[in-house]
Amino acid sequence: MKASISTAAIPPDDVPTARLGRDDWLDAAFETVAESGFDSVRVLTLAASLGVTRGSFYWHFTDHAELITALVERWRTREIETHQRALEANLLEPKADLERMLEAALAHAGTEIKYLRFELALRGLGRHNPEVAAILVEVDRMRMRLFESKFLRLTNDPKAAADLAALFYLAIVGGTHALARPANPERTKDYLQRIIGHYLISQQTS
Amino acid sequence: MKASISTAAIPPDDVPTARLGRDDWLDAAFETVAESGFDSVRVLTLAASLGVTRGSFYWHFTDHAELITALVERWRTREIETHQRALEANLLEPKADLERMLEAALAHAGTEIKYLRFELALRGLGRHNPEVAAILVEVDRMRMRLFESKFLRLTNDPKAAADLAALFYLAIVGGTHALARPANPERTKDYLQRIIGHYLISQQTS
DNA sequence: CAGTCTCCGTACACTAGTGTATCGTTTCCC
DNA sequence: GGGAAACGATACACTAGTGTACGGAGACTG
Repeated sequence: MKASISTAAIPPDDVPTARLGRDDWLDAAFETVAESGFDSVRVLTLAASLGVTRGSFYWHFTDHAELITALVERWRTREIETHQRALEANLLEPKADLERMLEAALAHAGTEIKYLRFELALRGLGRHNPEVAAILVEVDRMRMRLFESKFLRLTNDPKAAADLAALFYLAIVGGTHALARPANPERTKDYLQRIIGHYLISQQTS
Repeated sequence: MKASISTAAIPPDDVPTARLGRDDWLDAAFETVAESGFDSVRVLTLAASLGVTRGSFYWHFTDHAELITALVERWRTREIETHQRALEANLLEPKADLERMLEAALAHAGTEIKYLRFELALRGLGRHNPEVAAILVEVDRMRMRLFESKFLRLTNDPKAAADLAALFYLAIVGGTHALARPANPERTKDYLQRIIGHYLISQQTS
C-alpha cells in the first residue's frame, strides 16, 4: 500500500494522488502476473489500476519489454537476498531447521501464495525466454544446494544428501504445480517428515 | 503428418491440397501450445501454418474458445485411455514394472517432450480456468493412484505406499518444471531407485 | 449432369493493445 | 518566485487479432 518514493523527500504517503515511481508499476505488474500470468500484463490495464494513463508508464519505462525484464530482475535479486538470509540462519539445530523449512515451503496460505503463483508464471515464461530460463536454473540450483546443506548435517553420506535434497525440492515444486489449491499441507508435511526419518534411520543402521 | 479424414472416403492421403478436418486444426493447435503456450494459439497463425485462411477455421469451429476446449477435452480422453492401458499392464512383476514406469516418466527425449510441454502449458491454463483445473485434478489423481497401486505390491503398509506414490509423482511433475531441459535423467533415475530400495528395506526390517 | 452439401477464400467491421509526440502540471531548488 | 526538471494527460498512427457475411469452387449423390 505504501507508495515507493525515488527522489522525493517527506512525501504525504497515503494521499491517493501521489506521484508514481518505477516500483509502483513493478508492484502492479507483479500482482497481475501472480493472478493472470505474464501474458496478461498490459500497459493499459496497469495504468487503469494505478489510476493514471499510459503517459506515466512511458516516462518510467522505455518499453513493455523493459517492464518485464525489470520485474524478473527484481525477483532474482530478492530471491538471492532471501537465500543469503537462509544461509545465515543455517547454523541452528538441523532437525528443527529442516522442519521449519518444510513448513515454509508448504505454507501456501495467506500472502505466500501470491509469490508462489508469480514463480509459477515465471517458470512458464522461462520456457520461451532463454534469459529467464537461465535465472530460474540459477535460483533452482541455489535452493537445492541449500536443501543439500541441511540434509548433509543429518547424514554422513554426501551423495544421499544430494539425492534427498533434489527429490524433495522437485516434489515441492511439483506440489505447487500439480494441485490447483494447496490440497492437504498437514498430511503432506507428515509424510515428508516420516520419509526423512525412515531414510536417515536406514542410513545410520546400514 | 497423416491428415485425419472425417466424412470423405478413400482420400488421396499425402496430397498437399487435401481438405482439412477438425483434427487437423487440433493437431496444429497442439503443436503451437507445446511450443509457445495457449496464449500463442492464434487462428490467423494456425491458418497460415496449415496453408489455408481463417474461413476454413470458422467452418469447423464456431469460436476460438471452442478450439481450446476441444483441444483440452481431446487431451483428457486420450489421457484416460493411456491410463486404462497402464492399468491393464499392471499385472507384471512389480519391480520391473516400476522401473519401466520411472523410465517412461523421465524419458524427456524425442517426441515425448512435446507432450510434456503441452501438459506444462495446460497446467498454466488450469490456473485461470476452473474447468481445466478440474480435469487436471482428475488426471493427477488417476496417475497417483496408479503409482500407489504399484508401490502397494512392494510393501505391506498402505499408508507408506500412498506417501511414496505422492512424493514421487510430485517430484516427477516438479522435475519437468524446475529444469528447462531434461538435465540429467540417468542420475535422476538412479537416485529414485536407490531411495525406493532404501525405503522398502526399512519397511521390511521394521 | 444438375443439385446440394462441404469446405474454403474474400472483404468488411470491430476491438484491444502498443508506441510516439506534444503539451500541461506539479515539484524541486536556488 | 522563477526556471528547470520530473511527471502525467491527450491525441494520433499503427498493428494484430477476432468474428461475420457472403460468395465460389469441388465433391458426392441421385
